Amino acid sequence: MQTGTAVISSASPLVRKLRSVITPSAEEEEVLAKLPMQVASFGADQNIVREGDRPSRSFVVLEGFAITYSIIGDGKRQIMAFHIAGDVPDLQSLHLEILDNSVGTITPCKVGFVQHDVLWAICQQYPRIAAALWRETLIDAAIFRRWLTSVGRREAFGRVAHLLCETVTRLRSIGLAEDHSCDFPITQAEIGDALGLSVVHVNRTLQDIREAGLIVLRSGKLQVLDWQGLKAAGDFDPTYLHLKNREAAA
Amino acid sequence: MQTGTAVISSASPLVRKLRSVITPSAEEEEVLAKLPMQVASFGADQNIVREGDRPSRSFVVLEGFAITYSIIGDGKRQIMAFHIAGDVPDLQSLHLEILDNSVGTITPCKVGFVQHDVLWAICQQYPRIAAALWRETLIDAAIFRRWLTSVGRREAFGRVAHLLCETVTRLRSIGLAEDHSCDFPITQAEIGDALGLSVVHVNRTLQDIREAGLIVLRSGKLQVLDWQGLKAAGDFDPTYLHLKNREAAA
DNA sequence: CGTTTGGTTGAAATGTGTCAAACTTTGTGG
DNA sequence: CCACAAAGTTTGACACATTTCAACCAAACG
Repeated sequence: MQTGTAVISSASPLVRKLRSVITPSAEEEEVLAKLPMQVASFGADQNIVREGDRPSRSFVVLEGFAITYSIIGDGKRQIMAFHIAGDVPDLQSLHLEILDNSVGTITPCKVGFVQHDVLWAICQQYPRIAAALWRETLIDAAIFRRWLTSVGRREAFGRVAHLLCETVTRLRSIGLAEDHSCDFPITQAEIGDALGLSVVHVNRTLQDIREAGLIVLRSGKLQVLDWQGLKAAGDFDPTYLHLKNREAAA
Repeated sequence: MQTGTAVISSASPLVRKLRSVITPSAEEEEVLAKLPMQVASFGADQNIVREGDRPSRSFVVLEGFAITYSIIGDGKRQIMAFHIAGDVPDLQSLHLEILDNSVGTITPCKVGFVQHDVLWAICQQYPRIAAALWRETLIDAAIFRRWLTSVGRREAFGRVAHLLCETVTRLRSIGLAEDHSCDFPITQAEIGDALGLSVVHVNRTLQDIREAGLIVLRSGKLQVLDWQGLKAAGDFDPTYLHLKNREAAA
C-alpha cells in the first residue's frame, strides 16, 4: 500500500471521492481534477452557507471537517452530517433553490466553490459524472436514513458505536484512515448534537466504549482496537454506504 | 376549486406529484401519463421490496400508504418515510444497485412498476424529467433530515405535531386533503416506529395534542382544528418540502 | 502562563419505555 | 346481520435511560 498511497494522495479529494462512488474513466477523472473552483479557507466553527440561502454555486470540501446542521426553535442544534474531503455538502442546491439547512466547519477547512452552471455543463457533457453526482446525493440520503434509525431506535452505546464505525469507514474509503485509526476532530458536544444526546451522556457512553476495550480516543485521534466488536455494538453494516471499494468496509 | 378538482383528479398520481415538484410542460406530463407500468395491488402490511434486493425496476405508489423501513438487530423497526400517491419510494435503486431498506404497505395499495431502462431512456430524452426525478430524491433527503432533527432534538409532543403537519401538507400538495383534513390511516404503533417512541407514549401524546384542541383524529381521519397552533407545536416550516404550489403549505 | 475550550464527575429530576391488562373498533365468516 | 376474532387504542404502575445542573479538571493555544 505504501506506493499506492502516493498515487492516491496525488489525486484531488474530488477524484478520490469519485473513485469511491463509481469507477471513473481517465477522461472523467481529468474533468473533475481540472474543475474550475474558487478555493477558500475557513477557520473552525464558521458558517459556509446558511439555511435560507439561495446559492448559485456549490462547494467541495478539500480539507477539514464540516457539518450540515440546523437550529430548531428552542436553540437546540441537530447535526445531520459530518463532511470530509471530497464531499459536496450542498450539492442539493443544484436542484433546490433554497437551502433548508446550514453548513459550517468544525475544524479549519479548505473548500472549493464551483458555479452551478459549470456543474450543469459537465452533467450535460459527461452523463456518467451526472449519474455519479446524483448517486452521491442518494448515498447521502441513505446515510440520513441510517442516522435516523440509529437515533430513533438505538440506545446511546449503539448510536455512538455506529457513528464511529461509519466515520472510520468513510475516511478509509477516501484514504484518510490507516487500518482502523484516523483523525477524529469531532468534539463530544458535536457527537451529542449529531446523535440526539447530551454532552454529559456522550462522555459517559464514550467511557463505556473505552472500558469495553473497543477504542482509544484521545486528542483528536481515534484508534479502533476491536473492529468486529465495535461493528457488533453499533449493529453496523456498511452496505448503505454503497462504496465501490469494498475493502474499505472490511 | 370544485371545477379544478375534477381536472386534477383526472391526472395520474405521478403527474400530480410532478406538478408539485416542477412546472411540467404538456409534453412532459404526457410522457409520464403514458409511462408503461405494470400495475399491481397489495394488501395491507405487505412488503413490496426488501432490504438487500437488487431491483431492475422502481415503483410508483398509485393508491394507499406505504412505508420505507428497516429492522435493526434487536428486532425494532424504524420507519423512515410514509409514501403517498405519486411517490417513488425506491427511485434510488436506479443508481444504487442494492436496496438498503425495505418498502412495504400499511394500507391496501395499488402500485405501478416501471423498468429502470424505461426510466433511463426518458431521462435521456427529457432532461427536465431527469432533473425532476433527481429533485424528488433530494426532497426525500430533505425530509429525512427533518425527521432526524425531530427525533434527535424534539420531545414527543413536538415530534408528533411535526409529523402531522408534514403529512397534511404533503397530502394537500397532491390534492388529497381538503383544508386541513385528510385520511390518516397510520396507526399509533407506526407513528411510534417513525418517531422513535413507544406505542404507549404516542397514545398519551396524541391525547395531549387532542386536549390542546389542535386536532381530531378518529377512525383513520385527521382533522386539524388549529393549524397555526399545530405548526407552532411542531416548529413546522414547510420550506424543506420545496413545494412548487406554495398555497399547499399555508 | 493565563485563558479558553473541551472533557469529566456526581446528584437529582424527568421524559419515555416496559409490562400487563382491559377496552374499543374494525373486519369477516357463518 | 350477528358474533367473534383480530387489530388498534387506552390505562395504570413502575423502571430506567438520559437530561439537567453545577462544578471541577485537563489540555490546547496564543
